[in-house]
Amino acid sequence: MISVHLKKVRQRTTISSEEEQVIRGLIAETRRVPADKVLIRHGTKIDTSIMLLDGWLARCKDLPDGDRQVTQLHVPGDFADLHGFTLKRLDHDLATLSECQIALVPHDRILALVERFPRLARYYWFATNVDAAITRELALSLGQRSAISRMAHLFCELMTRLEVVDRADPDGFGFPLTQREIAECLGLTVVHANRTLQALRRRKLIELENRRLTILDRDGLEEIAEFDTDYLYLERTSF
Amino acid sequence: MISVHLKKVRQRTTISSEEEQVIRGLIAETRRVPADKVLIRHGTKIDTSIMLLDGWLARCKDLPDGDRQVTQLHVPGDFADLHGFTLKRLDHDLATLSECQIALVPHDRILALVERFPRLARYYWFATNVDAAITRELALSLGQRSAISRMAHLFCELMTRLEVVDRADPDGFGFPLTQREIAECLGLTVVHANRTLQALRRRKLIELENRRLTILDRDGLEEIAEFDTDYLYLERTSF
DNA sequence: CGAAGCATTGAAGTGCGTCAACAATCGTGG
DNA sequence: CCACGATTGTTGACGCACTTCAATGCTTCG
Repeated sequence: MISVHLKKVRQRTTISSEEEQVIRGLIAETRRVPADKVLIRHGTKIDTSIMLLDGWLARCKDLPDGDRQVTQLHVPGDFADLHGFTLKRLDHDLATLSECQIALVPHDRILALVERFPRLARYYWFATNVDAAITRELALSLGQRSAISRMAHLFCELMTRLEVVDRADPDGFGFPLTQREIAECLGLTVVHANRTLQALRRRKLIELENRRLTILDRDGLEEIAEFDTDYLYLERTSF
Repeated sequence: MISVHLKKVRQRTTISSEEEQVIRGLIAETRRVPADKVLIRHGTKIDTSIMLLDGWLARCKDLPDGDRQVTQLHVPGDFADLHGFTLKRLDHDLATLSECQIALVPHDRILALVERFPRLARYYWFATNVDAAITRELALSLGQRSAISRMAHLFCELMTRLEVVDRADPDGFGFPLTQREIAECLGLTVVHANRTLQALRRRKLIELENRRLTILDRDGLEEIAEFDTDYLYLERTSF
């Protein structure tokens, strides 16, 4: 199951079989976790990071009044809180949105890896920087785009990221989030997220039923989203 | 002038004199740049990163229709595009908001540093991860907070970050941004940014004149901002 | 089968945007 | 040193995207 992570790494760079073995060796344990569990609470000291092998994870930030912002959705292959390796605690919760298969990666193994394999160290540094770029794009969405454009952008991004790890179908992907959770990703209320979804349906851009998102008109969706993959840094590099 | 960067590093960890020398050796050149210049255009291949020694820099993301979001403001001591070391191009522009003193750091020097000093490598990885945490907090602001709370939050954050590098006065700091630029940081229009500023003034929380921000009631400002420094990771670590 | 969560719809309210005018300040050249 | 245009800040009137509140049906699952 770690192959989904290796696929993501190989999308960006070529790795030797020795490097592959070291990456495989990161995993101390895999675990199946039900939906709607907080895996890591913000502020808690951590000595382990989580790699997502299957399912949907979210980084959530809560406000005192109960409002919540999802600052990142994770797809399989993502090292969900690799930044916790240097930060030692998180400024957000990490929560499951569906049943998930996760891998636990002790920080001392990451430490050993980055000391022995500087090239992989730079790849993983790169990976956290791409995460940050995705968050910047979210800030752009939240600050400047309309609700419909924001939602279209989210769907375009997820489609692209899932394609990288071969978890998308040609015309869509399984998408188990509730409308409340979608709203929390987009800085909208549930009611308006619902109306915005319907606007996208009415325009024959997407369909969403039975926890599956179907993209009916990808070009149209990307146009309304002003979607451009630049910020995902999909090109290959040597590191 | 690089001492402002060393101050920021020393805030988080203790460095040996050898390490200090290596950090000083990063700088190939320092340069004075006028206000309102784009130092790095998004998408351009880069082999040098920029450290801010004095003045104000911003990371800007533009949309086709001319709308713009500032995703980060930089204060002296910040390694403004350290993430460019791994990304090799930026997904945003890097622009001066005032006259600035900057230092140019060639990527091959960063490479040499991280290979020889793994502990400093982890510090700089940490630094880019704190940057990302600041962007997450911005996403929370843009997605969930009201205009007045967002603006208060920005001022609280800048005060705190400037204090770390000793560039704040006890009751405020020099703040040369125009209201248009403030609006671009907060995802607001200029008109509403102006009215929001006046609301903060009316509540006797701040004053802003002659390019200087005075904080009249810090507790009050932090309360309206729901400000908590956790996400800035100010505590010391060993790395 | 019943309860709880989820999706949907309508009606009314509001925070922020848009448009437009004008005042204040700044920078520059004469 | 003043004149002048350009930029920045301020204000008012109006509009709209999104929120709020509330009700209703639809799933899902114990």
